[in-house]
Amino acid sequence: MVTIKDIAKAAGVSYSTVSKALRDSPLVKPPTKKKIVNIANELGYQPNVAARSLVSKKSDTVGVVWPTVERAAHAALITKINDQLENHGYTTLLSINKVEAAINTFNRLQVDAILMFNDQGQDGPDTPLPSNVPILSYGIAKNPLYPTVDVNRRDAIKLAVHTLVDIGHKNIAFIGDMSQRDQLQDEKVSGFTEGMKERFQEATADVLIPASGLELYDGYLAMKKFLQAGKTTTAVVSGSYDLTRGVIRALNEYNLSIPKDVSIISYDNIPQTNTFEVPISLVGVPNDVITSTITDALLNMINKKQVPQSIVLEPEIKLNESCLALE
Amino acid sequence: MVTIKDIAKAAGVSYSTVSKALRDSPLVKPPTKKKIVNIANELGYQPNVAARSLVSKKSDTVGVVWPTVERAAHAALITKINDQLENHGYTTLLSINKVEAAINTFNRLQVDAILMFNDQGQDGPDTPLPSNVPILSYGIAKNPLYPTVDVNRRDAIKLAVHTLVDIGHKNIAFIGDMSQRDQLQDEKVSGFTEGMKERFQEATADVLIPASGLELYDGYLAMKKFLQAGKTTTAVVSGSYDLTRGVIRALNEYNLSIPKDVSIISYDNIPQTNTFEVPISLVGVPNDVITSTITDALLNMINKKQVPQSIVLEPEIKLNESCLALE
DNA sequence: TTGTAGGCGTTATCAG
DNA sequence: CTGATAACGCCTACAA
Repeated sequence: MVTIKDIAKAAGVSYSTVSKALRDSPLVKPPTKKKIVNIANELGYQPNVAARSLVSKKSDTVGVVWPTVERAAHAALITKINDQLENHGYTTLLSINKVEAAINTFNRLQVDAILMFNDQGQDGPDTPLPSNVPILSYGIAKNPLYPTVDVNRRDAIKLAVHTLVDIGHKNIAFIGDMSQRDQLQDEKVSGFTEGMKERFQEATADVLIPASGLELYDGYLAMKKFLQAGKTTTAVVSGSYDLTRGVIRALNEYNLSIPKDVSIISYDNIPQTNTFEVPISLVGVPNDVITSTITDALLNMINKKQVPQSIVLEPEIKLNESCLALE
Repeated sequence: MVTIKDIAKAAGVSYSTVSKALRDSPLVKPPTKKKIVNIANELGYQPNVAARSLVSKKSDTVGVVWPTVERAAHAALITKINDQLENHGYTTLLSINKVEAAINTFNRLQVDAILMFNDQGQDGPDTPLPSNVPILSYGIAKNPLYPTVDVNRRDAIKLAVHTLVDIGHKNIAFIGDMSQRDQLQDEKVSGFTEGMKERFQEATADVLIPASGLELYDGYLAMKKFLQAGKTTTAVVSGSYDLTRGVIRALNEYNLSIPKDVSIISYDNIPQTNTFEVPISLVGVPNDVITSTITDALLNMINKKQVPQSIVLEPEIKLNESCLALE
């Protein structure tokens, strides 16, 4: 391993000068600095994080607690957060251990902050885990122990409903996972029923299309079943990206056109690459908003600035030709 | 932050004694040891990795390079490897950065070994990245720069074909992703054609069912198209778990029973929880084999033992009632 | 502008 | 068995 001492020797200066030069301190004459940097590169110098963080008490690293790799749910988020933090000079490290173990690890590693992905719908730890490092949580836990960022799913669906009603739709269906296994999915359902109730005085029976999961095939199957039963609707609000893809397939099979026969709005954190075959209107908090909120919060925590105990992000709607106004 | 010095003060011993006690050294009298350990717990002592690895040159940590969180492909593997390493006292850290950056990070962090998930089918870096830390690669790259563990997909499919032929099947179909986007999928296809060729002297036209992806719906669609065209087969070899699920749905729709009408063998690293609706015969290298091979290799590298430059794992077949012998 | 010295928390090597 | 003491690689006053 090559150390600053090696560089110092090679450059014929003292190693503290090397240290300064490498940190780009103004206390070193440009030519000396340049020479040192060159030598460092030639030698393939890698600063030793251990040594550095021992003295400086920080590691320029943030740890991400991610107990469920299996569910690729947050993959897009974490990728982006990783990039953003990198732009600020921080390195992101993930742990797929249990929350307690992961937080423990990150504490020992002296990361500068911890981002905890709250296993959506599950409840987190109920006693505040001992941590010297500030922790931010994405996704609300039953009992919020840490500053938390979350998106408002209920309002998102509600927004979709209101939008459709306001352009003349009356017969609106919601397709989603209604197994009640997942609290977050339940919120979407109630967003729908509440949204309808708010617009229609008289009680209308809610048209719910229950899917047995969140996969493409689930959406396909549920929608097909709905159509097979001879039911109709002028507009569908869909609970997730993949379900929507399934819905589209089913509609295609029945030669129903979007939006002529049915309008459609899909819940999602608006994805960077819109891979829908046809453009689809989307509701939700855009990924950019989520990620930069999280990144900002993390940086603030690192710099010991105040961070709100709870940040709830409000949805936006991106309407396009997948919605037809009825007169 | 509480250090061994704090503990020393509280226990009325020197801090070097504390260090020994905490490392469970035999050089400390049991009662003293016990007392020290107790105090450490009370104070919530967390050893400082930075300090430790600074002197001991190791961090009891292995880094995993995982540039593509998006594709949850290896989620099951990594979870298991994480557990196994933990049992050996190692902590696993993931980086989702680009390979170069990730390796760099892990070097600075002084991890004890690096596991690189080779983004299947893509080619890795072509010049050996400078690393003081030993690197193990899972999945063969174009030009293998590091010791590599991989599974033999070609032989797996071949094994399935041979098995079916040997129990009397002649009309065997293969369903898989034939878009040729992914080298690994291509290997499966050639495993099929080669397997057939080896059993049937006279050239038989290969029955290939092309799916346009690897999702459940892709399998469903492809199989349905096949059946709709009036084609038949007595046995299907499927290229992946999800495709197989789709195939089953399609067969159900056509009231074809497994195995009475069609036998089926699915490629897969045998999953821990068999979530198939009906039991399905599987070929592939069991996950346990893969993960413990990797874990062993990593531990060997850490202990500076020799590790073969290339380990290719051979498939196994788990036959069950999804295959019917024809007479 | 550069060099010297002290210390960060731990481990390891000696003396006691 | 226990206690000093010297590293480990780096940073940061402070001195030259």
